[in-house]
Amino acid sequence: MAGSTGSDEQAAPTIYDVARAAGVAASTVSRAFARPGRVNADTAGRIRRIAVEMGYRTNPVARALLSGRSSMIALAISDITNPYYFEIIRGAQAAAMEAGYTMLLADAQESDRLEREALDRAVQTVEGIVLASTRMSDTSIRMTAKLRPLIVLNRAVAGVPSVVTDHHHGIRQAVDHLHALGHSHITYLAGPEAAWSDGMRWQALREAAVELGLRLHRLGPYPPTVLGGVAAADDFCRRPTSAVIAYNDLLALGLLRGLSAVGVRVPQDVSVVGFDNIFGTDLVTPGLTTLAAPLHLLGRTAVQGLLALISGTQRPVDKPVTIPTRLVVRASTDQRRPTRIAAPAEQAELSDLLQTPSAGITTG
Amino acid sequence: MAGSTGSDEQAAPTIYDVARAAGVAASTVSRAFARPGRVNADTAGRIRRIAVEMGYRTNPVARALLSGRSSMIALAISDITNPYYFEIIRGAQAAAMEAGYTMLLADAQESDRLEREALDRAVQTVEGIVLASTRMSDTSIRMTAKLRPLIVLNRAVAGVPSVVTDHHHGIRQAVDHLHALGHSHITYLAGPEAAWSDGMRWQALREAAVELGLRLHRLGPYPPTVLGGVAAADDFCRRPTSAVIAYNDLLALGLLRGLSAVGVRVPQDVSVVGFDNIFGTDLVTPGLTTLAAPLHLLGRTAVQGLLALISGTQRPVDKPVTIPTRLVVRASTDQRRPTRIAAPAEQAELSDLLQTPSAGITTG
DNA sequence: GTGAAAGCGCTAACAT
DNA sequence: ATGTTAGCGCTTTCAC
Repeated sequence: MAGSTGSDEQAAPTIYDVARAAGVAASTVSRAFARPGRVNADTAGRIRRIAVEMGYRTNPVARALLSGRSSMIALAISDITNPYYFEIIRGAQAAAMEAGYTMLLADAQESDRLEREALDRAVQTVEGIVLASTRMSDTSIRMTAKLRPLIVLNRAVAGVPSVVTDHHHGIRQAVDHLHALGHSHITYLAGPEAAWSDGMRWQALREAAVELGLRLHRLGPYPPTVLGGVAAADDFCRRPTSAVIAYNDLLALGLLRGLSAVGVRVPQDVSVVGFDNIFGTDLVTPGLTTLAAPLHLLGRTAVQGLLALISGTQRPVDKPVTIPTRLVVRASTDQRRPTRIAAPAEQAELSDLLQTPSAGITTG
Repeated sequence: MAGSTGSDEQAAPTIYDVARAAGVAASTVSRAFARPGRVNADTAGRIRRIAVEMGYRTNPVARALLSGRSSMIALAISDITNPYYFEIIRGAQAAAMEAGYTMLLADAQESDRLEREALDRAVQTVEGIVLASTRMSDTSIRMTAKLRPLIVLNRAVAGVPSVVTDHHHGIRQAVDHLHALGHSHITYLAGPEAAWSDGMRWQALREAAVELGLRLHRLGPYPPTVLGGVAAADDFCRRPTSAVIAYNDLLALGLLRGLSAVGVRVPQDVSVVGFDNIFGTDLVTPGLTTLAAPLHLLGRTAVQGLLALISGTQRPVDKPVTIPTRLVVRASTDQRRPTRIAAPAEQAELSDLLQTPSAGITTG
């Protein structure tokens, strides 16, 4: 329809256009939107009506230049292809929208460099930042926190406000569950050493093991992916125990898959517990017993905290905000029975898996 | 360390600070970054060095105000909790970053209103928009396209450039596959009526059925979720066929689950084909046969097209760019055998599923 | 309660 | 090749 030359864009009306149409000064129009109380009610009404008629929208860029209020926050994520982030992103986005903020998403693709790069670019534009499972160093994080209000998710960094899940209590629930089922020897499949939560989980696990008199065994670290779990299955079969706790669900799902490939039955031969209750844990056979974190709440809490920081409502607090977890019991855990696991044979399986959609998915 | 009053932020150096330090005019500094060729090499080098020393970064907001170049694009998604978008987002983000662009993510949460709201807010800031599986009307889309360069994903809108997967060929592959396995009667589980791709798939299905002399049956529409698939299982059992093609993988996964709950075996009793090859389709038992779209490429193509539009390198083309699909054959499809499906009994199952992480996941 | 004017940091004209 | 000037659209003094 618009038979113009190239990229045909409509010139948006400015505040001056509205002011002229309403017969007032631009400053009055500005006030009518920002501080309606300080403008004559009639005038304000008229201005707003005219503004709507003209399709006027205040230019956020111009606003941001002077006031610094860009109404944008950034959410940086270590890897967007991890289902773990679904609800976190959504919770964050919901909280942001409710407050009239737009969310900028930076997927680090597991790369420290990309994460910094994306952040560098965004820092000056956004009013605040949420770092979810970041791979950056504590130092980098603190430096960024100096530039903008910042909240870290799933990690405690001294001097930077953070939101974390209650690893300690969560692990305890998982161990109690396995203990109650008669398991006395547990293997932990470790995640990336750089992951703060891996350290937390392992530590909590050791404490729980001591208290309950359980034997503990650690395998890994593995990449926190389905493929990592498949690899872990091999290792595990060489030193089997009756129960396994995996760093996260992706790893646990891979383990289930790897065990099934070599004929080890879950839960008859091994009980498996994961972390996070991500998409798919209820679809596989057997369903995965896992520690569910209220991910939506996690994202929401982080953003709300950030907005409070931005508005100055709240001063940065060093102590992490802790979100509780709950154990979701499914079919992958059961009573301990005499272990009978053969050595791995069909290694060929692995190469097949490389082509599948879940293989490359990773976690932070 | 910084014992200041409230939210302590460092004042970033401006272009004037750099200019003063370098003993040149601000415009020269600007040129040194934007058009190095038009500045004496020595001067440019000195300026850059000083800028780095001072930690100067050009303020993107100020730049955007004058030039309109915010270096940001928006990606609007109908529902971020759908694994379908994983790789799309990632491909899009990768393409954006390579070009020096930051990506703003708008999750519509299945809501037309939220989508428009988020877009309204972002339109003025971003240089262009990718609409993935949008729920907006053609009219809304065209209006937005008037404001900014825009590309639609998974939908053809007259007058707006788009990128779509080759439904026609894809469906044909799926039907050929089932046909070759001896299936002569296929049920299609329909997705949301608002979804453009649902219409496309159904149409392609009908054409293929006619050509191959197959009988076709349509059930639905269902919400394109795991839960929708569970519901579909009930309906399907009342009018069973030997093969099913679902609108998408989420629906197919739910179907597998629902069928398993009532004791219908896949693929012995029914063969099931999904769409998209999302995360998890290779983890369930049986693995889901599905039409894989190169999702990463889809996202990448859309953004690259958008950037070409923005830079003016390319004029908007009405004809959709088509991306090919390929059939991934897994265990959910097999030779046709005499159907023997009992009426549904255990309806109770459904309420259980409502609590699970995969239940609420939806698609666009 | 309203208007006038200055300026956020940058870049695009124009001038030299 | 570099400097000077003006102004993007808005908000925020400061007058009235």
